[in-house]
Amino acid sequence: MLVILMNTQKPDDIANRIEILRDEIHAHNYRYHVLDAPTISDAEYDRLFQELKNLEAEHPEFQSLDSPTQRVGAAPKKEFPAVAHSIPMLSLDNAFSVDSAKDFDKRIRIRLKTEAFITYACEPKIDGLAVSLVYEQGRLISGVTRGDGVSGEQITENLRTISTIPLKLKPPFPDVLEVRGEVFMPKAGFKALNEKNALLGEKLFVNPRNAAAGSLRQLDSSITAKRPLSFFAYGIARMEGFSQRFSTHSENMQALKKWGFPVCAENRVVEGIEACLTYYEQLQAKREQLPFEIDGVVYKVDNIELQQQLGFVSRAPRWAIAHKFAAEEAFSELLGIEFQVGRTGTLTPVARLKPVFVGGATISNATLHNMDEIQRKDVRVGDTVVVRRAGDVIPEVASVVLEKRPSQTTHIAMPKHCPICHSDVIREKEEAAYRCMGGLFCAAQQKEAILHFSARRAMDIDGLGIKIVDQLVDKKIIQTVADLYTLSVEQLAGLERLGKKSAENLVDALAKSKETTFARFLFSLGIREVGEATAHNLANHFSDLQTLIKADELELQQITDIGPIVAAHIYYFFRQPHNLEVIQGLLKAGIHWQAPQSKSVSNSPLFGATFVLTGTLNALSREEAKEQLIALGAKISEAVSKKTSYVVVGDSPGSKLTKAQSLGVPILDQTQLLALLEHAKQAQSQ
DNA sequence: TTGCCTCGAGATCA
DNA sequence: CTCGAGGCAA
Repeated sequence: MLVILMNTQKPDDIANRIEILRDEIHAHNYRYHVLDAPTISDAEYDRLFQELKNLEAEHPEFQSLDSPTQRVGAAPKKEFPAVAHSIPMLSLDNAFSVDSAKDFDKRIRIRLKTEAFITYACEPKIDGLAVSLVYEQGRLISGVTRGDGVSGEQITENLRTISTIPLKLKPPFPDVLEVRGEVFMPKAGFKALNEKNALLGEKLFVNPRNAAAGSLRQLDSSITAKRPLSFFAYGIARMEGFSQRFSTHSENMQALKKWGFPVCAENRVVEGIEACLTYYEQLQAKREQLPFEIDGVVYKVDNIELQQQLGFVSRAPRWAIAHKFAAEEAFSELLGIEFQVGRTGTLTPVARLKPVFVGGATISNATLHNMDEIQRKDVRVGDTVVVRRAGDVIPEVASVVLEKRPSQTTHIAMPKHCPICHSDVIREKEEAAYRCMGGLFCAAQQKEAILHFSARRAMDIDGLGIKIVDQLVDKKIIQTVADLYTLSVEQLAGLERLGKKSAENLVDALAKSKETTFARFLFSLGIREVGEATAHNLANHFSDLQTLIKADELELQQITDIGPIVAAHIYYFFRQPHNLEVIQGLLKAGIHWQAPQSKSVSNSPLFGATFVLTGTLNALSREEAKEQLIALGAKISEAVSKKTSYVVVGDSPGSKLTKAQSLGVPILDQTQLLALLEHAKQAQSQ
């Protein structure tokens, strides 16, 4: 009946009906998923949903991305594009004890010069994945993972399928809103999912967090749609075009609620750190009963003006801290100790444990760091030990259960000779570390050096993993990184799990790697204390390799961030005949790089970057901005495209801003531009 | 450090 | 079907 009626309707009426249905379904979704208080039966809901689906199918011209029907997932993607966050996603400082939580409060009061109680917003720290959601004109247009904090992966399609994430905001809303929050899988959903998977004979997820992470990484969002994911908003990163301003974090959260976001019901606002600690106790007591997993609580200074006064320390705000619950612990047995030989020959003791499930993962290895650590804890092979996941992830042997010590235990001693190459093991004075003196004659060091050389950030040789390197070195086919370039398809194809095709790919990858940069090459050599940053500094300072090789320690120390120790390492490296031989071999194999062009410009971090300016600039004139950018090697372009590196936004920006946001191009305000210019000039002058 | 996903390719069996 | 590599998150 309904359908027949509709077919006779005019397009305007259909569009209206679709709009009404969408709004109604959005509202029911919100009441059901966020408020947990549905006002219609499931059957009625299904009927509305079906009607909308039918209408959309009959009239594809009215299809829209923010329709609730889109939650079922879109077509599989090839990959997730990388997108820069317009505001970095910072991490939180951790407090692992009541004392360090109190220190946090003390620091704040000293900085703010106040004796008064600080008002804190307290929230559970949900164990999930942080994401950033961008809304324009009230519509969800982008959702991005945290990534390294500066840029993450765009997973908008997957996030759309999460029923508690609003696709449309409830008015009145700001023109632009960027919301930060946590995606997680509720305990009940996790259990149900695993029960279903068990029945189907599919793989089980080990914990809710990993299940959530895995679900978001699906290229096919229709799979994500079937996973019981949920979301809590915990902050506003950006808000533009809104009449109201909020002065506290808790008001922000109220506003988020009004716009339709789920906000955790356990959030509280309290006075003073003691009240925070009480909140912590209370939450810990009901941790088991909570429908989702948490690993601590977060305290945030509620007043936004105070937050701004406090500012940031490197990658974390000074005004917030995560107070973690004590790490879960479990008993295990120390089966043995293995000494791992690193790239520089350092011997690290690693505990082999009877596998034990703790903190959401099965632990069978744990580093013991060094011999001092072993002695302090008096760990012996055969002991029963307490194992936990310290900090966030790294497993550690917390202590020994002396009462359970068997009569037969083996003391742990640093071997006198390298377990791999049998060279002498020597402790350098003033150092905790013991080193194998075998240098590059030690197979372990050879392997590590080769793996480092071929790593992505180094020479980027695809397809050369640990298993292949193991075979190549063990069979004495290669010893040094230079030997890599002598490998032939025939030699490689005989190896385990490496057929003709893989061998060809690897030889291709090797050939491709010959074209590189000076900085990459220097980093690849694996000189002690020379990481990516130092390699760049060296490459910028020295015009060619020969000059660097000849440089003495004093000259090396002239370079930024290179002191006497690093200078000595570099100097020593280039005095080893063996190292020079390897370098000769590499150059002979055809490794080459472009000599830096005009030095001052190519030094600039902005070299080759493309900028687009929009809106009125008042920090400096548009001409000045252009001039400075060009002087730093950047290009200015008029139109925003995928190739644009940054869009600089002044007052009352035009459509370029919207374009930039839809393409995920990083956006700078004037302050950020000034900071970037400053930074670039400094880097250039080095 | 572990767990997860994806891809390409090798191994295995029909 | 299984494995290795590579990327990502906490």
